[in-house]
Amino acid sequence: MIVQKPTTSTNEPSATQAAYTLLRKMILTGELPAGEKLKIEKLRGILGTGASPVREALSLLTSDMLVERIDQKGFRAASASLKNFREILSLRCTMEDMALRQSVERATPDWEESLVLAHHRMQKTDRKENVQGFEEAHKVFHMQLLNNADSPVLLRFCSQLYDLNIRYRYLAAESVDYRKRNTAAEHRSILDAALRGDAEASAEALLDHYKRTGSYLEEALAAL
Amino acid sequence: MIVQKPTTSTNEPSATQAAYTLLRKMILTGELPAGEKLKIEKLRGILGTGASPVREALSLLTSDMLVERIDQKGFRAASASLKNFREILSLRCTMEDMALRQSVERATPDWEESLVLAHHRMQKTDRKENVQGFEEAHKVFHMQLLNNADSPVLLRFCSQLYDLNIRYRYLAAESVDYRKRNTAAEHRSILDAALRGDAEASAEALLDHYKRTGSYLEEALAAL
DNA sequence: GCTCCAAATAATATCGATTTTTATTGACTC
DNA sequence: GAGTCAATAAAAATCGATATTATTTGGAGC
Repeated sequence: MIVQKPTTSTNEPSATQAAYTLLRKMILTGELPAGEKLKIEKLRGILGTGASPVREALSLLTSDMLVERIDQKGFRAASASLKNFREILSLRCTMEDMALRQSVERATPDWEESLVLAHHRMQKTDRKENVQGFEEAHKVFHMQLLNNADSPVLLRFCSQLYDLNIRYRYLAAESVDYRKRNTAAEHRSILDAALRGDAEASAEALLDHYKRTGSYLEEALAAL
Repeated sequence: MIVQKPTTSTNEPSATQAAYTLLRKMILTGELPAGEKLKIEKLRGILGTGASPVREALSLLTSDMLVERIDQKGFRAASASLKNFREILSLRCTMEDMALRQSVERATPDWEESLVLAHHRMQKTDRKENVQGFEEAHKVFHMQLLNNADSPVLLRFCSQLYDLNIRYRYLAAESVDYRKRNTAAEHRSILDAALRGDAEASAEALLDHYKRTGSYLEEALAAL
């Protein structure tokens, strides 16, 4: 028998967890620029916490390839380059292709419903008004597409690569003109193919979506 | 001629680094069994260091998926299961296939020489006399095969998956009888194909090697 | 016997201070 | 000037102690 715990205690995350979440966001959005030295004392100030949680959060962020650690020389935000961007894009294409096919082939009503829901929420969020919110909903939708694949390690890789890619989206944010594109239609066609259980078509639509975005970003990132 | 890095013995590694290396080995070899709770105090005793380096090393090990961290409930060695083993094997096959093809297609004399060298060193090490040494040489050989692929993130994934797989090799160590196999011949045919620049044949030989090993281990791991 | 709750215990997480290492500066030599 | 080296400054790494949180234990009531 399952007994629900009272959970009276405040569910505040630990200082490490809070630091991890905030630093992660700061790196993804570019508030902490790629390649920047991450000094413990400075971050201590920003986060209002001791050195231990900061160090531990930074160590955890190396898992995500968002922070590089050099023994006895501290931490720095992972560097960005056009080459890295291309590698990420290429790997995403092969790995998400794999994951999406598995996911669609194992379709269940529950999964389909959660997918429709994620899509709806993303649709409802206006990118211009609320970039942060849109980016979150966008990630949820894309990960939900893959989520039905029974392969935790693969999904972890995909999630990591997604985040690494997002950083480049923020990097290129100013110069990219999203108005020229119809991403909504692209998302719709991925969703439709997935919902009718067509793994081949959904994978094709997904990769097309990524490659289009890739070309778009490529211009903006040429400076790197 | 390729010269191995002389390991810069002038400066000893930090306590964190030392803890990381040792804990990593202990988890890979099963000295710290899969799923086991990793108590800071206990590890402090083993490593003869403070709590901070231990915590930091454990945080770094989550990068490698060798340690799981649950906020405010500490760390534990990553759990092992037959399902996980199969997933690792499957992912390795697709990702190393990709990496090896890239690597072979970009072949250079330097790379070929380093490959021959890595193979020779592995050959020279007797598995029965020196398991630890053989495992190291074996990893160097396999990673060297892929090393010429110009894709750092892919190589990182392959290295991670390799280590996760090694753990299962140690788990199954007692019950598997390697005498029934001729892994030397398999390694040789991968090497030969790679050296003559035949990406297709080398990839095929590599995957065959992994699948054979997989079938072997599968029996031994049935208990999981 | 079973559940619920509170005290006691054990472990994690965090802090502040100290030690160790790296980076920088500036005088000195060639 | 360029290079070397010691002294200084800055930062990272580590320690020991404390605060916080989870887990266990031991009744009291039903």
